[in-house]
Amino acid sequence: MRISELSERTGVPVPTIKYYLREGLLPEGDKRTPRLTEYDDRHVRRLGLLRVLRDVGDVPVEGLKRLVAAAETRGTVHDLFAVAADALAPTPPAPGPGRAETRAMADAIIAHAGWDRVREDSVDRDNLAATLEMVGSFDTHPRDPAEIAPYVAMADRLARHEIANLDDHKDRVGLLEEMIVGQVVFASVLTTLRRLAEEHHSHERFAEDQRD
Amino acid sequence: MRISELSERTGVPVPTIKYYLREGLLPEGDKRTPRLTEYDDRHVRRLGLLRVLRDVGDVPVEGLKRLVAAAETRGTVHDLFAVAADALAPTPPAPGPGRAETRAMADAIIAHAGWDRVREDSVDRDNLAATLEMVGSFDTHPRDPAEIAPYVAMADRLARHEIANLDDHKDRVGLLEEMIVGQVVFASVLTTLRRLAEEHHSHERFAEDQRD
DNA sequence: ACTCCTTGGATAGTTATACTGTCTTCGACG
DNA sequence: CGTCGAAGACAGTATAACTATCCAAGGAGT
Repeated sequence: MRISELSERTGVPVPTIKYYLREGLLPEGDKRTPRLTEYDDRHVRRLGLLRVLRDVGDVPVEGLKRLVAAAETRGTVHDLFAVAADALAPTPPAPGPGRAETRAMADAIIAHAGWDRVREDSVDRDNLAATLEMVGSFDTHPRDPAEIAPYVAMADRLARHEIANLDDHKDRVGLLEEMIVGQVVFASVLTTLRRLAEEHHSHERFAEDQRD
Repeated sequence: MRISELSERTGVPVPTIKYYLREGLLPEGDKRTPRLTEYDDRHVRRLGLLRVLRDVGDVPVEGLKRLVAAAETRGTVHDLFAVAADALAPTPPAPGPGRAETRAMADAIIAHAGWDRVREDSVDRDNLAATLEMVGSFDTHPRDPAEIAPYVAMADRLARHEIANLDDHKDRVGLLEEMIVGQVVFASVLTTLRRLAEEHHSHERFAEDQRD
């Protein structure tokens, strides 16, 4: 199919497709002649994936590039997932004062959760530390590990559930896609559900509460 | 204190403070004379709150404005929380074809969860529908309610936990702040923890898996 | 009283991200 | 055999969130 058909089938404008091609997010089509390139279902699929990640997951184009590069990772599927996790994680902000402590706290949280398969140099160790650091400077929440425990437990269940539910018939890139889409989509869904649940549950405690 | 001191104490540059003042995110200081305005701890605190929401929660300035407006809501604390939830929620994207169905599905999910205190016109009903719609167009995930059930359960626990943990000694705005910071910070923490947990748990299943 | 510094206030400029539009050439298809 | 659309290069736009400049004037230190 030509680029215009690819555009119609995916709803992505032609200029945007060209942009993604330039950025290397979309593989080149089959160049039959210098003036005619043939795109196929893999392009339709990839474009769909890119749009879900951008629209639902707010993954920046930079992150998509990292993800595309990560898909090339050799080794086990576990290795692949680890590299993809780093690609999907935001780049940690520069450390401020107190990062050493929060990094230690982050490591402690991970160790306490029993997540001993997490690489020492996982980007998310720093991301966790950075969040703790930023929140720490805002007095209200002293953030001790105990307060975070329920979230660790949730994350653990979530991850187990998602890993267990992956379709075993797929190839490595298929698994990667399913993992990524699940992570990104359900993050969004969970955030929304949580706000909804909070609205509901606040009724119990605060429906009559008129305090100043 | 003067604006320069406010800046030093919070780490927020003076021009940014001016910007927030213009946008109405920060209340005006006490204007002693036309050339001297006095800021106090409330400003320090508010600025800290704004920075946490922006840096950790990626809340857009537009959302911060809605939140500031929401804080004026009269009525019960429950009403206040509901309005704030809408302020914090992203504005739902324009409905595409199929939105009617996904909206019905969203309503069904909420009803099935037993969240009968959620307003009919909560913005998040549409957000949930919009997400389902976008994902629906990406073939892989047919998204039936059963698949979402675990997430509903998680959201429910999370919300109960957070509502229950709010400090009862605070005034309405204090409660609101605690709720918002908790929501935003723990959303970020949970996302990071989930990626970490997934890296750990993928080991069990995929450490040996070399598939193509 | 005299500088010199800083503030408040207005307005304009900057950076980053993610597209979107225009232009040109030229081959493909009817 | 003429015109329509594709490819490719490159420039332009939109938005968000700041950031910088300018100016007049009040205040602080001497």
